[in-house]
Amino acid sequence: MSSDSQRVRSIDPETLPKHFEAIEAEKRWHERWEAWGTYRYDPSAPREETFVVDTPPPTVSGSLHIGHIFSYTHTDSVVRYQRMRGRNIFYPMGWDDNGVPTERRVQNYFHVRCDPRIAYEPGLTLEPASAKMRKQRPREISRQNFIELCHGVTEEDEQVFMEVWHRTGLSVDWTQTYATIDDHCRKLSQLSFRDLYEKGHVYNVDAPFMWDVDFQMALSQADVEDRQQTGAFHDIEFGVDGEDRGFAISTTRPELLPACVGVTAHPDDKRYKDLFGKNAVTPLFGVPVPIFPSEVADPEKGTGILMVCTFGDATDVEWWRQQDLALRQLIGHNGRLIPVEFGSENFPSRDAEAANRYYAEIVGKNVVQARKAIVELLRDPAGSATGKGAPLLGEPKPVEHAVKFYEKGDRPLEYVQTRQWFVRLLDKKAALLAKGEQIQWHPDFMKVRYRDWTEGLQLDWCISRQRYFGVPIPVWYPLDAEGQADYANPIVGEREQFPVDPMSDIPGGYTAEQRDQPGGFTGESDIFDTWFTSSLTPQIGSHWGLDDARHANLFPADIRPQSHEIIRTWAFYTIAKAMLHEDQIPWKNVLISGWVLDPDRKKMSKSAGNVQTPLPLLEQFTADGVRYWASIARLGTDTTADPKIFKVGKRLSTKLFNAGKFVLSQTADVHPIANELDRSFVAKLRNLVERNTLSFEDFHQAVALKETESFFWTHFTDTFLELVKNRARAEGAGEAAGRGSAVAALRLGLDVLLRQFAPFLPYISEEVWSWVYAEEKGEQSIHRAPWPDSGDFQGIELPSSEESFDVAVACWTAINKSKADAEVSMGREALRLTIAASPKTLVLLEPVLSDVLAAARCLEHELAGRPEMEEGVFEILDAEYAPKV
RNA sequence: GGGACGUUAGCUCAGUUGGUUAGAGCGCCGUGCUCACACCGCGGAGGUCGGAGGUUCGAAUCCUCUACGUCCCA
Repeated sequence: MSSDSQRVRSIDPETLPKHFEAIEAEKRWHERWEAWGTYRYDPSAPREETFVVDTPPPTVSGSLHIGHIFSYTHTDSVVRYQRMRGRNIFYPMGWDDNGVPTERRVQNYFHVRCDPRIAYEPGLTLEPASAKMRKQRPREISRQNFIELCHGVTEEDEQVFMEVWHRTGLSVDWTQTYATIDDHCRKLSQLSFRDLYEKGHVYNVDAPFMWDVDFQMALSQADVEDRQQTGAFHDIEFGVDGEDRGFAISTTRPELLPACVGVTAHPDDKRYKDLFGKNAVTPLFGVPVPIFPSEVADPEKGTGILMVCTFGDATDVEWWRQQDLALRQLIGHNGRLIPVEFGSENFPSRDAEAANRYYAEIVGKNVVQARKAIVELLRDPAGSATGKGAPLLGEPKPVEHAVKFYEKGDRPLEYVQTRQWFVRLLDKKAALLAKGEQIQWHPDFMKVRYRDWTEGLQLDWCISRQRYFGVPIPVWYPLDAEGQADYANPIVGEREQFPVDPMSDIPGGYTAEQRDQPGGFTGESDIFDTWFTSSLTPQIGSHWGLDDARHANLFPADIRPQSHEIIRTWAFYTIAKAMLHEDQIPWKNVLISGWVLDPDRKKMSKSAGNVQTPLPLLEQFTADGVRYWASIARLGTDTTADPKIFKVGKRLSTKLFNAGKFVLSQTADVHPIANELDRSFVAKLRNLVERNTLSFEDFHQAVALKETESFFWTHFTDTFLELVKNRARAEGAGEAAGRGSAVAALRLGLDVLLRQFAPFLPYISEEVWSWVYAEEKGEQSIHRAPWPDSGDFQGIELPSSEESFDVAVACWTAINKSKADAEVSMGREALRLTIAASPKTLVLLEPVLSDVLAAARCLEHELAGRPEMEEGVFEILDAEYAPKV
C-alpha cells in the first residue's frame, strides 16, 4: 500500500437516518428540483436534441384517483430516461377546465343555473351552497357571472391536482403550463377555427341533429354511446287512404305518432308491396302520409312495416331527406312535446278537431309521460283509422334494443332541427387512416381502435355547443333589414382580435349600437366542443401560428400518452387537426396506458364509486412505492390496484436505501476492478445496461424495471454484495488490491443500478445519489446524470470466464443449502467440508473460491473432481460445523 | 353481428423469434436476529399454461374450433 494512494469518497453510516424518511424526502427533493431547474425546457436547443411530450391535460373537475398517477407515471419514466440520454425535455402540464364537467360542478357547488338573459352583476361572490339553500330553486345568474364562478372553481381544483403531481414526482416543467380556457388556448382555438374556415373545412347548417334534452345541446358522434334498454314494440293499426283496409306498424316510440310523416317497408315484402305509392292514415290524428319502399326496412323486425317520424332516430332522418318528407318536429329542446295545431298547413288531418283533442292529452309532457298517455289513447276504438276497433293491437311486446345516449346524459337522445357548426371529415377518411398508419402505436394493436372508429365515422364533427364555459366560436352574423341573420356569410373574427367573445366584442366595421338591430349584426352565442380545443394540445405547447421558430422545435411531438377510451376523441381529433392545418401527424408515438381496476377487476371510476384517492396511498407506500406499481405494468394493460405490489415497491426503495448505505460506507484505496469475481459481475451489469437501453427505446420500460429489479436482488444484494463483503473490509498487507477492486465494483454496481432505477424511483435514487455520487461525478441531480452506457465500463477488463460469477453463486448456495439441511445457521463456521463438482467446474471455481469460502465462513476445504456431475452444479460432502455458541 | 385483448402456482403477473425437468414477487411451510437492511436473509412445497383438435422431431408459444372475461366498432 503506497502512502500517497487516494481513498475513495465514503460516508459515515452513523450520519444517515436509520430509515428512509420518504415523506420528508419527497418534499425536500421537489423543492430542490424546482430551485435547481432540473426539469426546465431549454428553448435554445435544436429539435433533434429535444424530446417533446404532448401531456394529457387532466379534467380538473373530475375525481382524482390512482389511475391518474398510473398513466402519468408511465410518461414520466419515459421522460426521465430521455432526459438522462441528454435530451432537452419539453414536458408541459395542462389543465382541462373548459366544458361540461366544470359547469356541472359549479351548478352543484353553488346551486346556481346560468341564464344568459340575466344582466351581469359585477363583483358577485357566492358561498358553497348550504343544505337549506339546496332545498330551494337554484339561483339564476348571468352568463358572465357563471363563467367567473367556473374560473374560481377550476383554480382551486388545479391546486389539488398540482399537489398530487408534485408528490408523485412528475418531472414536468412547471413553467410550461396552460389551461384550456386561458387566453392562450382560446386564441389558439379560434386561430384553428379561422384556419379551417379559410381552408373551407367548416360550415354551418340548420338540420336535424343529435340533441341531449337535459343539457339542451347538440352532440357529436364521439359524445354518443349505445346503451341496451328495455323498450316495447307497439303494434298500431294504420288505415289506407280511400280504402277500407288497414295494416299494423310496429314501433317502440308510439308517442311520435303525431310526428309521423311516412310509412315504409322492404320493397320485396309481399305483404305490403301493393301499398307502395298510396297514402296511409294515422290513427288518432288522421294524418295522411306516403307509403314508400326502402331496402333498409327489416321484414323480420316487428310487423315488417314501420312509421317514419321526425325524428325517431338516424334512419328517420335519412328517409326524411331521401323522400323529401314533411317536417313535423314534435320534441322541443327541453324534451317535451311542443304545441302544434292539427288542421294547419304542416299538420293536415282528416279530423282536425279529434286530432287536436287527442294531442291536448299529451302536449307538454316529456317522452316517457307522453308514451304512457298515448298508449291509453290508442286503446280507444274511436281513434281508429279504419273503424275496426282500438288502434293498439294486442299488448306492447318488451324488446331489448340499443338506444343512443349522450355519454354524460341520463335520457335518450332526440333528433332536433337546429343550426350547428361542423368540421367536414367524412370526405377525408382515407387521408385520416393514412395518418394513423404513420404514427407508432404502443402497444401496436391499439391502432385498430383508431382504424375502426375512423372507418365507422358517419357524421361530420359537430363543434358547436350550447354552453357557457368554453371557447366562444369567433363569428358574428350580419342582420338584414328584417333582422334575419345571414348564416351563409358569417363574419369570422380576425387573427389579431383573438381571443374574442362575439357576445361582447364587436366585428370590424360595426358599432356596439348595431348589435341585434336590423341591418346590424348578432354574435354567435355557442361555444366550441371542448375537443375542438383539446385537439390542439401539441399546437398549444408549440405556439402554432404565434411563434414559428418555437413551433418548428416542438411539433410534431415525440410522444402522446393517453388512455384507450379516448382514442376516438382526443387522439382522433388531434390527428384530424394536425392534418387539416398542416398536413402533418401531431406526434410520432402514442403511448396507451390501460385502466386501473379495483380488486374486483372493475374499472375504477367515480360513477362506479370504487375510486381510490392517491394521497393516502402515497402516504402509506411512498411515491416511489406507488410509482413502482404503475411502472411495472406494461403499456395498454389494465392493472389491478393491488396493495401487495405497492408494498413490493416500497420494499425495493427501502432495500436501495440500505444497500446504498452499506456500499457507500465501505472504504478503500482507489484501485482498478481487477478481481475475477468483480469483473464477472461487471460483465453481467454491462449486459443489463444494454438490454435495458433497448427496452426503453422500444417503450418497453416495464421490462427494464423488472430486469433492473431482478438484477438488483439476485445479482447484487443477495449475492455479489455478500460474496465480496469480507474482501471489501479485509485489513492487512497484500489485501489492498483485492479490497480496492471489491469496493470499486460495489460502487460501480450501485451507481449504475441507481441510474437505471432513477426513471422509476426518482426519490430514493436521488437520495442515495446525493450522498457521494453527486459530488464525485459533478452531477448535482441523478436525473441529469447520463444514462449508463459503455463509457461506464471503459478500462475494465473482461473476466477470464463469463461464468465465474454464476459458479461462485452456485457453490455458495450449495454450502448454504447444506447448512440449511443440517439445521445450522448461515452464520456458523464450517470447520471443514468437501466441494464436489465436475473437474471443469472446479477449474472455473478456482479464481473465485476464496470469496466463496469467506462468505460461507469455511475454514478448511477439499475439492473433489467428479466427471459424472453436470457442469456448474456443486455438492457439499462431509461438512463439519463449529459448535453453536 | 364484426373485431381486439386476456385466460399460466392460492393471489398479482413475466414468459422475446416454438427447443432441455414452465419463472418471479406476494402468500404458505421450515429456519436463522451473520456488525446495510426483521421494511431482512436462507431453504422448501405448490402449476396436466381455460378446453378440444391440428401442424411439428418438439407447442404456454403457430393454425382451427370452442368456453369464459373485459373492451372497441356496428
